[in-house]
Amino acid sequence: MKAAERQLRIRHLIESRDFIDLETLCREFDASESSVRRDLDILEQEKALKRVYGGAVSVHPPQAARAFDYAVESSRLSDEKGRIAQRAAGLVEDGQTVILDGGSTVAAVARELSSKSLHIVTNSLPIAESLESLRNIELTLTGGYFDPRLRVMLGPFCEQMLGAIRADLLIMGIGSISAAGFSNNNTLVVGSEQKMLAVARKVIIVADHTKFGRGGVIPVAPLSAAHVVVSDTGLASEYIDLLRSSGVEVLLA
Amino acid sequence: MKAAERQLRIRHLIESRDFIDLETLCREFDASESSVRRDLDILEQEKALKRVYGGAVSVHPPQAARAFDYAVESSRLSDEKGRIAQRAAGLVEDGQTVILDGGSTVAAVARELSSKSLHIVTNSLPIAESLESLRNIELTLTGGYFDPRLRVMLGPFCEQMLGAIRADLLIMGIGSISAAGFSNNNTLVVGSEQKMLAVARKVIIVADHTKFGRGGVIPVAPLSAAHVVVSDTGLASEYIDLLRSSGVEVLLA
DNA sequence: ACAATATCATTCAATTTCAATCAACATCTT
DNA sequence: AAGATGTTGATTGAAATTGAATGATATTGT
Repeated sequence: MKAAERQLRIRHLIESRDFIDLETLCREFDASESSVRRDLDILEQEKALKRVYGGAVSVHPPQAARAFDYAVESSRLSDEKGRIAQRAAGLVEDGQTVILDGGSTVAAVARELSSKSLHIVTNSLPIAESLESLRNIELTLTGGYFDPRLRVMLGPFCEQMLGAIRADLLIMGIGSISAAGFSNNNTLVVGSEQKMLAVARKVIIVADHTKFGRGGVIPVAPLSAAHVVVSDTGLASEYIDLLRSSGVEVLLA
Repeated sequence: MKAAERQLRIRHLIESRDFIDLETLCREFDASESSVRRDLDILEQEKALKRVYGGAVSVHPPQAARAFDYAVESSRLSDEKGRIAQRAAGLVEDGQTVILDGGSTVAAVARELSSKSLHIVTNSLPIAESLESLRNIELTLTGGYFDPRLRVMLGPFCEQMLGAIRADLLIMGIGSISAAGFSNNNTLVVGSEQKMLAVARKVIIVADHTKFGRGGVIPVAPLSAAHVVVSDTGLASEYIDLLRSSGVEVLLA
């Protein structure tokens, strides 16, 4: 991809997002760090954005005006969850209707989706908060009883609403995975997750390797309910084989 | 997550919440206490918030959520809103199921309810955020299409969910009040509000005096739909008489 | 008032990001 | 075709950020 095209697209991305990190840009354009840095330098000279440690911020932060004179920044993210999230987000295509359930891994996926044009349905308040200001994402919440600990909406109203929709894709976290299938520890959560599974055409499960082997209290679904499982490289081959023999595609990030 | 992004999102969160505790922020961003503290330091220098023991508070103390339809309020009006909110909150009794619709005046009422034991049903994200951590309040959200400007859930799913419940009390803000009744400017909002009116046994309307006399585009309900209207002392006696002759109790704060 | 608990500011090693440099490659010119 | 020019991606040491640990300070409950 040519520099001019990259810069044009960065301009566009920064419009719909208040912040972009360098790593995301490199991945998005399949370009080297150096090239993206040069692009950001140029765009900053053109006053199209402001460079900060770790990426760049919009020059017109919607509400948060007059702030970035001191802006100094950084971060680290790339733990297993981040890598899993990136891998899973790569499976999502523009224009799809995607259900996201609660859980921190799925929340990480949500953050990776911010550059796509999607219709998102979720019962998670943190995910809603992280997506609500993105103009390229249409957001629908399930409603229901609000669990203050998990910060998700659950219960009959949530399930009824889920039952009334159809989605192209479900991205779900899970409490535990064993030969017996997927399981979880919270009755209400299980109810919602089963509804989500029922109305989604394709199911992606995100779960780091620590979720495997331990048995959850309440079964959610058999392994074959998933089409894709995204995990990390620490996953024992025993479980990889188990999943594949159930017809599940396994991706390791 | 990069520091710049965290800080942007903290700015965003503090607008709707008045207070955020450190632990919530750490969990939300999957960042260490140290990092969040540094973020708060920077944001305080930038006057975006004020650090307090245990977290941070908004720099505009009683700044409610953004307005429902009409954005900017003078400080005098805000003061009136606070008094209206206190008066309205005084009408709520422990143990009731209360529907709160969106809008800045209702959000102010929500904050006054924090010491009561209630079941709250709302379609407003700012209200949900301000009540979610209170242990004495059971919170249910309506679900539905999320309107990013008003930060409320609306549409068919919202109305269907409202249709399935019964509430002791509805506290509702309104765009405008005239002899013709209550009205508003947003079709989806009106649909939800009519559902709320249908399922609540008692209806309290909160509206400062500027809402009177101007005609909204879309009618919501006749004046007689309300049981109580709480307004401020600037309300012309003409409207007080009008409401009372429709069988509405009028309280001025 | 006191002890128990929670939060805070500071420090430091590990990690991440940065800017500068350079060789390889592509594109354009003559 | 050869040379000039500009772009790219990798490398490197420097600078900045992060998370954990520590002791100090503030708040809470009795």
